Amino acid sequence: MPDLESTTRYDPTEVEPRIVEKWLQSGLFHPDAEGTPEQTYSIAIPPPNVTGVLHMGHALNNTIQDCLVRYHRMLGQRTKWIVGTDHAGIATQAQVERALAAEGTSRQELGRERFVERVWEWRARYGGTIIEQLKRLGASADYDSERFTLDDEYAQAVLKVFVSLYEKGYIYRDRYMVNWDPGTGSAISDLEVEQREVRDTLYYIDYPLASGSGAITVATVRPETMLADSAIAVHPDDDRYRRLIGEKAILPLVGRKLKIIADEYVKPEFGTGALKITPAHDPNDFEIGRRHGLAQPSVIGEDGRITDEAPERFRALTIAEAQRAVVAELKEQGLLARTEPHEHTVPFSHRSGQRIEPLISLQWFMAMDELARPAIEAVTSGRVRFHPENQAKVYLDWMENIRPWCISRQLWWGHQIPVWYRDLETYVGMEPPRGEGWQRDPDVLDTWFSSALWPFATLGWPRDTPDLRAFYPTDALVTARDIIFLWVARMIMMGLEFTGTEPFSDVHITPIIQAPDGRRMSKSLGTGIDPLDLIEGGSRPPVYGKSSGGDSGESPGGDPGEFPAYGADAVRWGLLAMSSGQDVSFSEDKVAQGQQLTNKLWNAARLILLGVGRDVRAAATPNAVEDRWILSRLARARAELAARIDAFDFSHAALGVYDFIYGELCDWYLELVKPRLRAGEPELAATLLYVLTETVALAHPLIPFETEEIYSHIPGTEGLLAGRVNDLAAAVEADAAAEAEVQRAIEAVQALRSWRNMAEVRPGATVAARLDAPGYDATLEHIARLGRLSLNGTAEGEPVATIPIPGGSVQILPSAELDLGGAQSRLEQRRNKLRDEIGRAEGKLANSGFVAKAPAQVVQAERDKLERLRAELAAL
RNA sequence: GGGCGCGUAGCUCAGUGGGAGAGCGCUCGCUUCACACGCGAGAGGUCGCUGGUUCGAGCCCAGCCGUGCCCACCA
Repeated sequence: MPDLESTTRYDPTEVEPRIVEKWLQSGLFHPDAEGTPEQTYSIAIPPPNVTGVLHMGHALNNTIQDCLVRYHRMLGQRTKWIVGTDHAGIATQAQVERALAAEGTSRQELGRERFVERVWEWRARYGGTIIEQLKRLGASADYDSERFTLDDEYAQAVLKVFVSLYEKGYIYRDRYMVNWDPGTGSAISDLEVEQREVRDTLYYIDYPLASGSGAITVATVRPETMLADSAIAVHPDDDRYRRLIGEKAILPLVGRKLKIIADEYVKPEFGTGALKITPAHDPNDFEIGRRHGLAQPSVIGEDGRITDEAPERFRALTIAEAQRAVVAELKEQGLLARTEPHEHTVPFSHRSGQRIEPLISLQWFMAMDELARPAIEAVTSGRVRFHPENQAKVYLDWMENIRPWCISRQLWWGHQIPVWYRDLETYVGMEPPRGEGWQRDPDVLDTWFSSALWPFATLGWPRDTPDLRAFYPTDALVTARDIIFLWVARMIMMGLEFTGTEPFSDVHITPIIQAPDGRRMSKSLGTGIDPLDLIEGGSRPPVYGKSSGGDSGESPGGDPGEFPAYGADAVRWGLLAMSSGQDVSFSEDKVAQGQQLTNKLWNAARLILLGVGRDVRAAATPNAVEDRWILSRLARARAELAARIDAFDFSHAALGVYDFIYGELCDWYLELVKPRLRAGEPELAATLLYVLTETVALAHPLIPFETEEIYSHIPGTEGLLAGRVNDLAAAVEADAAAEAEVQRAIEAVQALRSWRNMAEVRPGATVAARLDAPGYDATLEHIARLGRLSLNGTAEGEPVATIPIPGGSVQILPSAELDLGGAQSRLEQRRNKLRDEIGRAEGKLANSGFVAKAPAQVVQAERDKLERLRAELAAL
């Protein structure tokens, strides 16, 4: 426990680990399964990969969720944040395979059973990393019921869903064109493919006509696939080729005859206007082939080598070798008309980074149309709301054009498909079939298949559990937009299909945090920051030079190659503050601002706690106008924060809390009450404790650690702030009169300070003055003290300066302290500025259109302003 | 090709029709008994460009320029 007296700097590294332990031991994050989903509040975390380590996206996403969860918990709702990890088929398998390679072995050598055991061992040892990091961030999730998408119970849910959808006919097996990823040796879904710009060579190849009279020239970037050509297509209206439709051409190197067909797909202006058709190795050709009933010879196998369907001399070559061989032979035969460079987009695997090989393969698919229909309706009806709203359009566009989902993966780590084969028989079920000779399908399901069940499978579905009854459907889902299709859409579809309700009502799409130069944050680019390095201090990547602005060079204190230990609260506040818009650049300044806030709050707490006795108890007992003012401002801050959290507007929520603590509590209230605090006024002490308690309660969802720590120092508090239920019914209400009165005083003090600076009055000097304005009775002493005036009501004499304040002016009287001689140029500057503004206001009021059409209130405000400016100029 | 954003102070960003703001950086002043990683006061913006609507535009409309992301089967 830090000694308040001596700890003038808030030290998160001492406080935070201690508070984490308190929270975890309290059991506060593990709610009993009671109440109805309407009464409770629940969020299912987007399960991080079990291989994952916390990155900035996780940090932001989980800060937002924690903010929501803590806020609702303090409203008194039974709150559950479902937490766990995803088995992440490809990523995890790849990780363990790398480890095996380092040991000089491989998964093939181990065999499937032993390999899967090894992955479980790996998970037991390393799989908890990200969960521990979430705890360090302050995430108040239900760690006591951590879930894993490959747990036995979860697996039952997955199998049941598969079997059910199979029985409905939605899941089926088909030979179809898939995205084959040679890197992982598996098919992958459309969503795991990314298009990249590539510079290729476009080869123009002559295909001799069977009639012997000339040739038809086609253009292709994949000459090796010609070995699997089954037709040539031209546009039906293309006059150059119309006469050739129905004729045949000879496929070079192979000798097969190819029919020349007409298809609207062909773009006459591209290449030669003649397209070679390779149904087995190109998605478009596949469709054209189906339309025309063409054969689908396949010359590239799943091993990325040329198959036996190609002429013998090409067999077993790799794709690159085959391309070289084909091109060389074409050249030799004089059939390569020409080549040209060609830029186009090409599919690559998001998983392995390798170029996708489109080929026809026997895979499991899920038909999506029937599932999509109610999921579309869920959003158009408003039962599921996106924040920001325009993301709903992205979702709907995709859902309305949804295509079948390839769900089988040629991996070992995952949910093995519950299908068994025996000769021509197929058995689908949750349990293996009886009898001998059955072989189970070796493939596993796409990881996203199991993730799609996350909100209900984690609560025990398909069993009817108390957790499910209490917490499902969940309330909010917080995620980034890159997995709207992969995950969010599929959860809505599965939730509706299997539970009959939407799995959540609100989807908050977080911004994506970019590196300061606008690029993605990524380890390989060197643009990634480990949030733990910000929290606990750690290495600063070179692209994050110390402080973006200025050219001060020297960084006072600390290694420029290291981040200071900002603490989790500062990182959380900074991330929230920077999270407006759909893409944001990471701003270390915002984290630093968060650190300032924690330090400011810490010192405010010291002032209060060290200034009042240990026997005082918090109570709102206002004894002066400033007390009523701060209580009113607090009420407004609370209402604003609630509205902003309800609207998922976290950046304004964070900035609003900052403004309240900094701009109102510290800058004004604490300064105003200092004399009374020293005088030991008991009502003030109680009010200060009340304000401090309510302030830490207000800020707790954003900066939970420090507020929890301060709360423990407040006399009379019991238990944890995280578990405190805010008694909103007993809260003090806004007091507009007090707010107006103190606001005038603030503006008067600011005007006085500004004048003193401008007139170069010695800072410590107290200046004789006379107040000439009504409405300052309750704040006169404050104005005198903070403006350093000697306000003698009966003082006579000609003023040497008149300072306008709301409602009137302060007249400065001559005294030995004053020498206005040196300030003439600054005064003249001010006069010029006033003349400019007066000119502008006069112009506006001289405009008859303005006076006639603008609302009377606006016109009057302009007149008042003009009067004020004239008065100030006259007084200077 | 379609869609969604963004362009406001040196930097990062607020600001959806009536006096251009915050944090950092910069300047000046202050060892004021919570905080010098502090306090007070300032300087600094033709609000990307061009038109339009309006008494009035950073804000609404159209076009353009720049920039980021998502979706899409042009060999």
